[in-house]
Amino acid sequence: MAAKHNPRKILVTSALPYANGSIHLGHLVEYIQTDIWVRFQKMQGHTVHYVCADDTHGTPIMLRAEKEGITPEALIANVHKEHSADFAEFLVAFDNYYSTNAPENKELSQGIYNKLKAAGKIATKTIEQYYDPVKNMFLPDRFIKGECPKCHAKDQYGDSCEVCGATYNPTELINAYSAVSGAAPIRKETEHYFFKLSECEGFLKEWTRSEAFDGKPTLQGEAANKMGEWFESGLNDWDISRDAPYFGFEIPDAPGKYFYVWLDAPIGYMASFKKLCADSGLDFDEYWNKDSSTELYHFIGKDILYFHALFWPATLEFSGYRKPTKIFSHGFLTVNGEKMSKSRGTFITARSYLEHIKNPEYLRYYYAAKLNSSMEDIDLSLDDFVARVNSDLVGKFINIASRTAGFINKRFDGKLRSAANNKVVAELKLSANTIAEAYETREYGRALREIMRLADSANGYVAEAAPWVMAKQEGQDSALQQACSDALEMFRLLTLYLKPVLPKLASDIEQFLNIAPLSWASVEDSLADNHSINAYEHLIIRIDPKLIEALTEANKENLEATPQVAAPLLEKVVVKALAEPILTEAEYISIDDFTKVDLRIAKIVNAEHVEGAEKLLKLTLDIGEASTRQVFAGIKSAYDPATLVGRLTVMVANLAPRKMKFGMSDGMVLAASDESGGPFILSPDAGAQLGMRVK
RNA sequence: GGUGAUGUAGCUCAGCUGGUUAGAGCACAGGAUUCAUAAUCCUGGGGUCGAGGGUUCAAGUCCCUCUUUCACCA
Repeated sequence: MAAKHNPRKILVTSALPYANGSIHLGHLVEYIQTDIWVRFQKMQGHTVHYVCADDTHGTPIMLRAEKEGITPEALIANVHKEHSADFAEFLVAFDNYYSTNAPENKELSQGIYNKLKAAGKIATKTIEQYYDPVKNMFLPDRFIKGECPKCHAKDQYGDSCEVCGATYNPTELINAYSAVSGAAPIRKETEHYFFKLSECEGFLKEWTRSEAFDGKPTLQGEAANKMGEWFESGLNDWDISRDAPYFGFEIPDAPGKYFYVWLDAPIGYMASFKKLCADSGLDFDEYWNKDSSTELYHFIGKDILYFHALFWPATLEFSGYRKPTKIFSHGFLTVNGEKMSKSRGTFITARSYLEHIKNPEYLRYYYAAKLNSSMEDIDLSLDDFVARVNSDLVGKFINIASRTAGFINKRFDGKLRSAANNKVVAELKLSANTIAEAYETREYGRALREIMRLADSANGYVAEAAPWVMAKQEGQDSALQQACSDALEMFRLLTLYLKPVLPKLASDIEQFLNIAPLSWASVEDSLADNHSINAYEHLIIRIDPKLIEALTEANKENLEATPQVAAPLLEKVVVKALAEPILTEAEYISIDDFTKVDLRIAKIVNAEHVEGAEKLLKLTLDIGEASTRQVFAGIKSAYDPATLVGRLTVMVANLAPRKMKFGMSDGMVLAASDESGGPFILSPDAGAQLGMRVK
């Protein structure tokens, strides 16, 4: 591969995870893919820097912090700690994992803005936007809900309907309401700042079809096609400002205006690297100057191609920086062939995987076996995962050491003979370039297929040599020692090939083989005559399928804590109702009996755990009276208080107040339950206002 | 709705610019072996390559229509 430097100087990034949630198995596809590539390049002897950061700005972070009663800074600090731990345990080895809410990022973002402005690429325009009159803030589309204008599904977002798939403007929603306060939003004018993307079309058309220094396209073919589609519909200017209140960086010459999170997020790549430079003495400019001859690669998901292949290169171009060498986008993760789902227990967080399955390298191996250079989605088939890991890693790969090391240790005091003349060893070495090429081009599946083919050859060699036969024959000692040494040399080579994927296991094996850390150049080495290995101990254990069951079960329980999908629950209730007649005629009540019960729409303005109570949550409910009601509800088992705040439900308003151990309970919240699940609290349809009578 | 992808053995996937009887791993069946974490080796069964039409001497591979699943629509 023709590189401008030798060794090459490479800066690699993965997309910045949003600091609003936990890392899950879908995220990990990207970080594992990137980390394998980085480790491979480092093994090649290149100079590689891998940086990333939490993406910390925007309305959702601001609102979540508010809901949790902490500052956004405290929220993102907590999340940063959690994310860092998850990545470290999955052996994703960033050289720096930073935050977009950092001084370097503020400086770079404002600097880039100023340069874009000087280049005449910034414009202002007065636009009309939805505004929440209760909360006193402008509302992003995602925070406006209402009835779909096409299919009339309730509670749809402002940009598209999840039921019928229609897209529209928030203005078209029927009975729109703010997802923040529940109030009806009003239209309000505001001045916004725009990046004149429309003027960048010529540059972008050329760039998206350009080639990198190695003659390979900057974008994958599918990605370039996708760009073509966007060019056809024409590029609009990009709205890069948001009004206060907003958690982010203020625009230098525009008080009360903040950079839209997507402006400063990719700049976070630069900021993270800048911090790395300050800590390690690297030269930032060498990597980011307009004419830099270093390489810059962004690994991203296909969903954010738009930002990375249009906005980002244009931003860099017109603020005087270098552009990415290549952008590598990957597909999404499905589990068992379907979208990750909380109800099926396949929405699995990184933490939950670690708690149940423990070994992160199983997942790294499985993802690698599935990954290629395209944007296709990849499937985590849980049955296949167990079969593949157990068969490939334990049955084929580790088995080679497991079946031969015993002879070396017991019969030859751990001493080896040189494997220089073995034909299978030579065959293994011959594949080094093929495998390297596959890693380089992100065809990890191809690399692993080749490696497993070689592992099969190694096992075939052992079966043919039959050391256990020689062990029983007189005068076959040296042949026995030779055969086992040869097999262990094959094992060393396979370990080297697998090292980008399985760094921890490789390091354990290096210890067992008593050798220095393997690099790609170690292909040419071999275990020498009289080299001593250490005693063999099991290096990896098989995955017990029961662990997978426990994992999905555990993640199903999470669903009941935060119900999000109404349909299956509803179905359950209906089926139950039909199956079981509710009462006999003698037990009917009159309409008058019913109207005695004063049911009201209540807004949950606060929800919290009650110290010492196993089942109760303390709810503060607003039904439009002068003061709020305090109610204790036995729903702790199914709800996280944070997810309740802000939603509407139904309460019995005229139930006699009752003194409970933890205080007065002034009313009752309605919820459904039976032995199959629950409790599930009720929600009114959109449009219901707090205080309304239910009758 | 528009656009880009996608649909190959029971499962998970390879099949490059069209060219011999469509491949692998797992699973399954039979045999061998017992060094090894019920690991390994050999043999075998199993596919009208989403459907239909077309181009071609020749199509899983190119074109058209329909259809499945996924994503994006700033």
